[in-house]
Amino acid sequence: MEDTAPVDSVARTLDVIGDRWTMLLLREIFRGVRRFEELRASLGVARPVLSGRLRRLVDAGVVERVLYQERPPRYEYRLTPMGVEVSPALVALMRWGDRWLAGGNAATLLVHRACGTELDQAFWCPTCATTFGPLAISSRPAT
Amino acid sequence: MEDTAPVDSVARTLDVIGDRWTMLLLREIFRGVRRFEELRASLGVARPVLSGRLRRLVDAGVVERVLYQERPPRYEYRLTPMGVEVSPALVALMRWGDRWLAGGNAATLLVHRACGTELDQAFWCPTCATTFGPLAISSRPAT
DNA sequence: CCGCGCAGTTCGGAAAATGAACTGACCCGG
DNA sequence: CCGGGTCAGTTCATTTTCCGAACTGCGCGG
Repeated sequence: MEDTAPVDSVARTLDVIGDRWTMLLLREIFRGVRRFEELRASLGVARPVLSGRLRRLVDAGVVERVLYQERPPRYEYRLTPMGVEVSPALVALMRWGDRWLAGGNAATLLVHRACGTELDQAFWCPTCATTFGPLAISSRPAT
Repeated sequence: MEDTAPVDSVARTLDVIGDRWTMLLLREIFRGVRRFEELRASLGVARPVLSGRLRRLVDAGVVERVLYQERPPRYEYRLTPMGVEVSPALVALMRWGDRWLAGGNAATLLVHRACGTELDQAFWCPTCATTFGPLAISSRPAT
């Protein structure tokens, strides 16, 4: 007993965040929508679905439920650091949709906060100090 | 009639590739598993599900169905360029799982083909010529 | 005290996933 | 030429899951 995972990381990830509503939900929280009723309205999702998805995300530690008002108790949902790091996946999905399903027309631009330039998402080789695309990837089982 | 998309790219993307089996299926094809029976066995998925997912991916243009043997006709499934470009999303999911669900233990390493170095996935600013993480992203509606 | 807003839960019907069995074309051994 | 095996699916019946409409609970404002 030691290292945690014989099983596959993609499958485990999908068990936590791998469904349509969960992904959209996370994207919405990224945008700053945090409250139950706002989330429901902006996604058009059924309440029980939203409720269930939020619970799972909270249990998994991806979002946290924060009291923003006592009496009556009202909660909002915020991304934990674990949640914030879902963004590369969300960005990848968005860019793929922009390129292949929207004919290259992005509805939302993502920019580097520091300078306002539109950002790129890429693979980066620390040795070569270059970026590269999917075709230059190779894989190898871990030791 | 003009630009294609009032709707959201993430949602459209999820309609095409946003479910568990579809994602796992694409990952498997990336690994080089291409035939129906191999895919079924390596994922443990029920035949009708596999059959349905493959059909949708073919219809969407993400994979293509290629005859690899006549008599009896036998087909295999290959990624189109559109399919190859799903990899950033898959990589993002895998890395997130490695980091947050497997305690940092990756089962598979992804490396830069040219030099064998383990790759990083990052956001890249063409102006600043630097890589950066999720916290340095900002968003803006397209013009 | 009546209506409203918010954050959910309960409940019945519709849609999906599942495993087992079947089809159909072909190859091979006896 | 007959039986068994492979591969790529389809059909079918059953269970599981998802979803939407309606309801609850709590406090506020008038």
